[in-house]
Amino acid sequence: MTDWAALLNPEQLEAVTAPDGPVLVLAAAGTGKTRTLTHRVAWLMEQGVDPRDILLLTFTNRAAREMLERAEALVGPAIGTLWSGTFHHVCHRILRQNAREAGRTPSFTILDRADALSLLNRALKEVVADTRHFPKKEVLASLIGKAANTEGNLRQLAENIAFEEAVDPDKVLEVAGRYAALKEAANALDFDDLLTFTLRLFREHPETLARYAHRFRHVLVDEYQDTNTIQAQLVDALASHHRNLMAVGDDFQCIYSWRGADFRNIMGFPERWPGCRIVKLERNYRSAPEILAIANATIANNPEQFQKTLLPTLPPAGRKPLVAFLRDAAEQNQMVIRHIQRALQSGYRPEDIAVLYRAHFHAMELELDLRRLRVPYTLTSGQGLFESAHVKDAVAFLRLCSGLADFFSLQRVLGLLPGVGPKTAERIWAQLGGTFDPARETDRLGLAARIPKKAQDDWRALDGLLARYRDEGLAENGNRAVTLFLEGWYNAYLQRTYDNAEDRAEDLAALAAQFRKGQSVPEFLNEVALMTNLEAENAQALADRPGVRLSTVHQAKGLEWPVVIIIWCNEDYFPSARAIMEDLAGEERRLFYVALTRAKQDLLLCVPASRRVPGKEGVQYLFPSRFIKQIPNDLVTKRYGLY
DNA sequence: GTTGGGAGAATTTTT
DNA sequence: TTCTCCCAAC
Repeated sequence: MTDWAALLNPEQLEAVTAPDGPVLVLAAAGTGKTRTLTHRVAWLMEQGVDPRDILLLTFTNRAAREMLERAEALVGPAIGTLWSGTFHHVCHRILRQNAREAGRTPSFTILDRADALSLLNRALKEVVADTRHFPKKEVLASLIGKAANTEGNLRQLAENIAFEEAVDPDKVLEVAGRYAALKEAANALDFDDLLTFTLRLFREHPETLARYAHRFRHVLVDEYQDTNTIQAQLVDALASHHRNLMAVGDDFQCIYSWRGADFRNIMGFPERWPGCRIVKLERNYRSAPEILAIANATIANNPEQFQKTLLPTLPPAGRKPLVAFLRDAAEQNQMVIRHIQRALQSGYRPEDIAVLYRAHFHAMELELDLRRLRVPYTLTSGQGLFESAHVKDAVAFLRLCSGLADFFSLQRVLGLLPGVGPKTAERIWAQLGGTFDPARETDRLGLAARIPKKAQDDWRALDGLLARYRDEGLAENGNRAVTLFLEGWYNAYLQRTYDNAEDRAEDLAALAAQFRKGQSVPEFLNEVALMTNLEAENAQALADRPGVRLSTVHQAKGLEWPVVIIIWCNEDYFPSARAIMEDLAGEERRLFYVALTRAKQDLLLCVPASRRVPGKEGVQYLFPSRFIKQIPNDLVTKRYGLY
């Protein structure tokens, strides 16, 4: 028997060993949230619960993986049979098992953001004659997505938005309807559909829901504050039979409301689950008291939150967080670099240091200077590996190879050929009868016969690769399949098309490395749309890439560093201009709070006074962020100019 | 129908 | 600065 009391503090212990029934764990930043969840899994297993009957839901791929790794360290390989993953992953899995009831065939495709946008654009052009006087596809997408994620009324949302020109809400509805029809015709689902279709499946087929609800004796949810209406209902449904639900979250850290997340879900939990046990984790094991003090002061300005206070457990660091007022971006960069160098001199490693910012492009200037001065750094860019054109090309080709071709992948591959564009691809797909499987000789001959003359040579090469894929059994060797595509044809295409062909070829090598041991190509293809750039950085790769970490605050959630530097603490930057316009300062403050609480010992906040606007004359003058001004004077050290 | 050039816009956060 | 859209020439 494990001595749980020796491993955990009293509140953690209470949560971990809670008896059956609903439990809400309010876990402030750095209070051992992940530790509590993973120990809960281990404790349940020690009580004799089969891991196959446990469902563990997270929001990001990284959190899912970390959770699994840490639980495995506790209980060993038996953990492999636990159901765990992001909401999207788990819904995806359920939908594959019940595709027909949900209104698709089992081989349905998941549209990533770009595919979804282009399909929506098509719907838009079909419905609206003059698209110049109509919201653009991105705006429509966010409108439709918001309606889906909040179960909101699209018509009302469209009416409420103050467009410069009058927009007919009926037209918006019509576009949305057309978009849904196109997805159905293509046997495809977008990200939001994964959630909404699963919920609808549960509602329309109670017997299907019952199968899962009976199976999952325990449901555990991480980051509950970030659930949207749909996700909260999915959780409620899945836990409805055994009523063993543990939701862990921190309303202070709800930073995804643009995706429909509503921290009121966590506030409403006790009403939806009457008699639930509530455990508060407030003892912080991460940050020095000086850092917790400004975090507490910052969040106190959000009146609508559950007030709770981070209690320090670490000894004082001996210095307050530093706020540096700088002249401009150049001086800010100098400050950052000097601070990094000082930290390195006092014994920190580059990996102990992170620079955080609100939006990816805020890091551009700093990146140049770091490179120039040869300070090692790693940056997770906004453009994900799986969103880049060349990686999508390779993935599309793998779809053709493995008989999982859909319209999108065929169009993508054919579009690479000279003289073939969207229309030709569409025509060929129709002539093939909306299916293509290279295992059937007739399909391959039929496709080859329809390729225009100009593209025949290229197609012969690709067709040869299709044959080799089959003959060499590459369905079980995705790594080799990608390499073959690159070397057999695509590299030549890259070189005649792009000036950065080498970089792109390297990305394909990275793609090839993504195949896990024993993972077949079809398995990989099923989930590839749900992978993100962070997925590309598995824990090992991250540890192997040393250097100062540059990251957005969103991507830094759940992580920690001894030294944290936050740049561009200015109005219109942090909080962002858009958030101010849309009156989302509360959310931005929570985001700022997340940024502050990443720091363990040393925190630097940079406030430049101006910025050169790229491409324009002169400078833009900046005001210090309201979040800086609201910090009580005695909690920070202020400095004007460089060290 | 495709492709390339050129002008123009824009640039949050994630599954 | 990089992507995106639009238009005109093959």
